[in-house]
Amino acid sequence: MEEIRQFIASITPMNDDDWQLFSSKLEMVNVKKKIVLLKAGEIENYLSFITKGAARVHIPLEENDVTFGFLFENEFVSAYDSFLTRQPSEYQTETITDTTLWRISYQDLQDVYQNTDSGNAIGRRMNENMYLLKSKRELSLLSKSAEERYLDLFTERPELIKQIPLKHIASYIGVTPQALSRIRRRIY
Amino acid sequence: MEEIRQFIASITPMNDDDWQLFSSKLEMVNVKKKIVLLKAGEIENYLSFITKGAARVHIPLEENDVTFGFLFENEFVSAYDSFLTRQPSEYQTETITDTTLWRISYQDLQDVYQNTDSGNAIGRRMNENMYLLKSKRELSLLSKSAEERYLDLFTERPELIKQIPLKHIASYIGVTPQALSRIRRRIY
DNA sequence: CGCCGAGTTGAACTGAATCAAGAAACGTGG
DNA sequence: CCACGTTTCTTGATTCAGTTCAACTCGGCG
Repeated sequence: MEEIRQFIASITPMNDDDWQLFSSKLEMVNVKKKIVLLKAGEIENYLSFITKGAARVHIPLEENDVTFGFLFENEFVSAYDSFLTRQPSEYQTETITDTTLWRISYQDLQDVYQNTDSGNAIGRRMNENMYLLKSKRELSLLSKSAEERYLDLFTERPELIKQIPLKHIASYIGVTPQALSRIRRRIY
Repeated sequence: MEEIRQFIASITPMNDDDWQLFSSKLEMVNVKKKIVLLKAGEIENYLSFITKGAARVHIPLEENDVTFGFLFENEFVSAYDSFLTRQPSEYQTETITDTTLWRISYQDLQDVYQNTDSGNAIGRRMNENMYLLKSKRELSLLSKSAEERYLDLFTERPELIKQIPLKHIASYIGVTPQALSRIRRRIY
């Protein structure tokens, strides 16, 4: 749980009382690898902080699903659109490896927002960061080639390339596994 | 200025004192059409609410620039990445038509966040909405064709198709003007 | 051991980019 | 208000990146 406090402190200070309330709402969950956390079509009820392991957010399709993100230690995993809008999620979330999560429910988070001074400040900062991530992704999708996106991923997250099946990386970059296989060959 | 209060009230209530502080920071600006509000490479210092007119956010390039969004009345225009990070903006913002803006500076907004109860709550909600918009765009870019994106735009914003040059729409959809011209011909 | 999912490779096809040229619309100054 | 020049849009021909379909290899694990 200390990781979470650290993470929050790195965004904005939170006083002890507020931390008390917030942390009382957190629930620890251990999940095996390749387990679906949220099925597409359901409403996301949790925002989960990963303290160990890794997860993936995607839209499952018969052939070649579409991957929206990989999440690792000290990051949040959630079908956050659905969490915010309370509408059925287009996305599915699942673990990649055995994973430990600390999660808070939608209602509990609303309570924290309403009853703490720092909650909204942290929430605002966190949402700003979420925005920045998506914004960067938009830029990448609109103005870079698949090959450039692969190389970017390679430099930003070298560990990811090794741990995660090529087909998932391909679907994150926005191409088929075959195309990524060829891009790879071209590069080396 | 009443539009802005309405807009904020539609997100989350703001008490009179907080509104007093916030509105005292707002500055009205009238700008002619096709005027650059923020040049790419500069640091964005304003978050601007449009009460009349329209604007565009893009990356200017020799041939075919890349468009990230069109903003109309009751929406905010800003190179928001740069505004948040205080780093030089990759994006440029400019008016499309004669436009009236109410803007707040970065420092003034931080003051509002620090000195009001409702500021962070509204900021959080606004940033959630910003996130949702970008998230929707990511989904569209990854899982739809250029033609589908054009048709989506057509149903969501019929007025836009008429008012805005095809080449800007093309660069928003992520294709060249030639390609969009052909998509159009195919459809009708 | 056998099977199955993951990755690779090939061949044919497709949507969009690029290069190029001409037509239409637009706005600005005389 | 017209004439000119510039931008915007269209159309054609060629090229290219990536898709699709298909076959084959490899490695793990049940």
